Amino acid sequence: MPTIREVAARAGVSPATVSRVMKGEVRVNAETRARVEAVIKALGYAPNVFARSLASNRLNGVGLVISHLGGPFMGRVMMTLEAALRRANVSLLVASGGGEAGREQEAVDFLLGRRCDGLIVHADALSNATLAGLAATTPLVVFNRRVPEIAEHCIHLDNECGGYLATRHLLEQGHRRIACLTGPLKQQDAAERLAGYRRALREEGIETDEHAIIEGDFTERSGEQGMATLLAREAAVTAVVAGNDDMALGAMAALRARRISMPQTISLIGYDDEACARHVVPALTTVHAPLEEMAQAAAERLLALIEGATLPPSTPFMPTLIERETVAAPGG
Amino acid sequence: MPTIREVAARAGVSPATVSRVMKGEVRVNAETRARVEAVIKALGYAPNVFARSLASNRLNGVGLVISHLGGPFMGRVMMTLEAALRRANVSLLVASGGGEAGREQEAVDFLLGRRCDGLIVHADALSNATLAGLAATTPLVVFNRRVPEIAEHCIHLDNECGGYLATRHLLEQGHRRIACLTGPLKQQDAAERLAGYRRALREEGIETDEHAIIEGDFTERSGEQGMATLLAREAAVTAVVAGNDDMALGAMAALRARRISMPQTISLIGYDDEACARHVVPALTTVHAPLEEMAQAAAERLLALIEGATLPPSTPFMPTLIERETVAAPGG
DNA sequence: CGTGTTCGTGAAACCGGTTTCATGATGGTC
DNA sequence: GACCATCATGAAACCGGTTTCACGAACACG
Repeated sequence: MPTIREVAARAGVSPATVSRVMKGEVRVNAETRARVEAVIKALGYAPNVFARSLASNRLNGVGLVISHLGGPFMGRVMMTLEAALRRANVSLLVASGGGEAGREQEAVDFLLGRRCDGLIVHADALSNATLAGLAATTPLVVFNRRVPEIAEHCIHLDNECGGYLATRHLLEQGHRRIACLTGPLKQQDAAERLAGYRRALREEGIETDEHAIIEGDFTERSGEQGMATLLAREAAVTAVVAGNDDMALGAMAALRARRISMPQTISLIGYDDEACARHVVPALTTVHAPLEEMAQAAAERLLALIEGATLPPSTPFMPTLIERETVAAPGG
Repeated sequence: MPTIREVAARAGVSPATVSRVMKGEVRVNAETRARVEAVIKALGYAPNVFARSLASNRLNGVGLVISHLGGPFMGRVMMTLEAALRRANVSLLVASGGGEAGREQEAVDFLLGRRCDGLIVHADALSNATLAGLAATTPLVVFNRRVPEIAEHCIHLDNECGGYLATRHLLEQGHRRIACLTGPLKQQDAAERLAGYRRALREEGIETDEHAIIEGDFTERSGEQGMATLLAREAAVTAVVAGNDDMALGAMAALRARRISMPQTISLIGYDDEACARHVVPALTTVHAPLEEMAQAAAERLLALIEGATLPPSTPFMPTLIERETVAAPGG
């Protein structure tokens, strides 16, 4: 491993000049530069990243905090993030928190202790206040979540629109009695999706039946239970919008168990477009988030923040409806 | 950010002593240690990782090279890896290669350029020779793949056993005409699974019908096509073992399209136990790999290798059969 | 031709740890 | 009491870059 001083010696210049050449500074004589570059090439010199980090106080790396590494979309997100960052020659450190506030905080601290230049946080358990505090001390991008205090640090999906799209689609098929199986309403995304559902009904002049709104917790089981509750009611429903695909899957199981045909008797829409949604039978109509675009935006925003830029808040990303086989006209 | 010299000054000792206290060396007077520790605590001193890395020439971090970050199990694997490494206070850098040899090599080089202390490689495209070469220069663990030249660096699944288990299970149900939809046979795992299939049949004294072995490429589409080919044959088959779950899913689609009942007319077994396998209807019987255990072993092995240990080759990990709903007795 | 810029470069300080080596103190042995 | 081993500690070198500052040369201007 040649050092900068060896290169300097061979090229007959000082280490300072080599350093200048390495970072492509302008204030170097073309001839000198050529000479130095030749030596660099000949020796296969590559700067020691530790020394560089120490001197410049920059890791050239960012941290990614993820609650649920095992979750259904993290792969898609990480893939894009990693590619975008590597293009900028920035490395990606990953730490997971398992959805518990304590462990997520540990993950943040770990990454900060590694002197990451910035953080991308995709976490449920960390509070808004914590995140806002974090944003004050380090370049930060919050992924898939809107923290009002630090809107300019957030990359998020328009969940209200997603809920609206799903409900609207059912409405357009002629459904009038539409239930909603929501996620935990203390969670922002679940609440927003529900708001979109309400708006769609309202626009159509349909009074929402509050008993047709059942709060679950985004798990398959809660979807199954919610659907069971729905089916036990007097007032029959012809369509259901689920808080996410997992809940939709649960709902499908409940329907199947009762031999209720889908979409003929009941139509169903999920949310997230997980891999399973395509494979299930009938294939699940669902709401798709442009995760790759969002990840790309997150990477770009973080890099800009690290450079010291101040940016306006990002506009929310728009979900789209993926039509498959679980929706039909009522009584169809 | 206090430095080690400030701590030293306040404690009335030299930086060397503080350094010794920090790393818990024994040769420090208990009283001195207590004094230094008090100051460390009071100042909230944390060593600068850059300086530490520079001086010790150690990143205290390892790199993970992954072909397909978006793949179905990476989440489970990364989760365990990350947890195990963080416990050892080692950070995890991630780089992806997208399944192309060139880009995987770039990922390796990138990580090596970051001076990772070691590498965990989960890659298809890199050749055995490349990996063997890599192992010679840096602590390396190859995940989910067996490279004979460097067996002691590999954590792998006994795919032959998996293929055997699946086939054996069908045999036990009474099937005699069992087809096999394999992955690309130039890939080791696919070939091994097939070998297990053959062994199971052989043990039962059944001559393998070579036309019932159809090579695909692990994609859903190839599973569908393979199944179509099978169904077009004269010689009917009562069961199929698929190279992986994706192919099984394709096969299911082909059966569904032809209204062939499953498992009544044809039984089917997948491999990998992807998330979908549980959700599909009927739920897919499949072969499950202990990925978490494997990831744990990979992390431990890499840390040991970094410490300079020489280890015997790891014994292969054993897959298990997950019985669900796609297998029944023939004609059942 | 004197003065003020600009340019290219080098010397040296600096980043903040780790590690080697030397030193003095202490304690045990004969 | 002399000698040697052990222990605790500090001084200083070292890791390998970056960056500041100074300086000489070249050039522009009046």
